[in-house]
Amino acid sequence: MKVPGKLLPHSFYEIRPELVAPRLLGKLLVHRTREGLMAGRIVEAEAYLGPHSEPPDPAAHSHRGPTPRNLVLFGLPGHAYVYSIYGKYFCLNISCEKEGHAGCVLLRALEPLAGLEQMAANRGLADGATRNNGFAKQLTSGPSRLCQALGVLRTSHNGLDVTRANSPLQVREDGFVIEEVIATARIGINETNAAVDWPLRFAVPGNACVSGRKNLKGRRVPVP
DNA sequence: GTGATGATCTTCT
DNA sequence: GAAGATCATCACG
Repeated sequence: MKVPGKLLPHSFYEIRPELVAPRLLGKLLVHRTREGLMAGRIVEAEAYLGPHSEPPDPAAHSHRGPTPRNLVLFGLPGHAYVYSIYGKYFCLNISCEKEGHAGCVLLRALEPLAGLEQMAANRGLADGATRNNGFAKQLTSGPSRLCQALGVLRTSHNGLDVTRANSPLQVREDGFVIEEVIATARIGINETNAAVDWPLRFAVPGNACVSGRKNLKGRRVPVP
């Protein structure tokens, strides 16, 4: 299958993550594998600010400075940061800002567009017979769900440059335009964390594949 | 449909 | 040794 759209350049990621996250909505996440091409439109993302930001973001992995795990975040923008969580899952981030400034964007949900069969197989979901309206949402509505669906692993994908033409993991744009997004507090941030209320989670209004059970209680804002 | 709980392991202190 | 940017499952209304 032909790879849709065109690559986003490095400069797209070279700015503050709270600007990159809403602008990533509507873009395509593409994974080319031996089994075929899988792609989805990004419908939900969260910004995590680097330790240099003012005020710093205590919820960010990079908050306490570089470690072996988060080293990718301190490198060049536009690189995948994949980490494992709760023993059994992975989350996918894209590094932002210039080298040394460790901001990033967590991809939280996709609307699946291509390779749905492979995604269902990767997620261990039954195919065909049990398929219904909620099928797409089951595939990729959640940060670890989308990693599982696309087959994104820390060992093979951490540190990949998503702006390179020869990278198996890419972010592309196909002309789809989003004018307004919903901004809410991030998910899973502890109450003892000073950043608990910061509106750094962004989602496409009304999209069925956005994660979470509750309605989005957030402000509708234009894409910056 | 909503809320609570357990599974499970990597990373850093 | 403790915590964690999660998910699936179960009980309840």
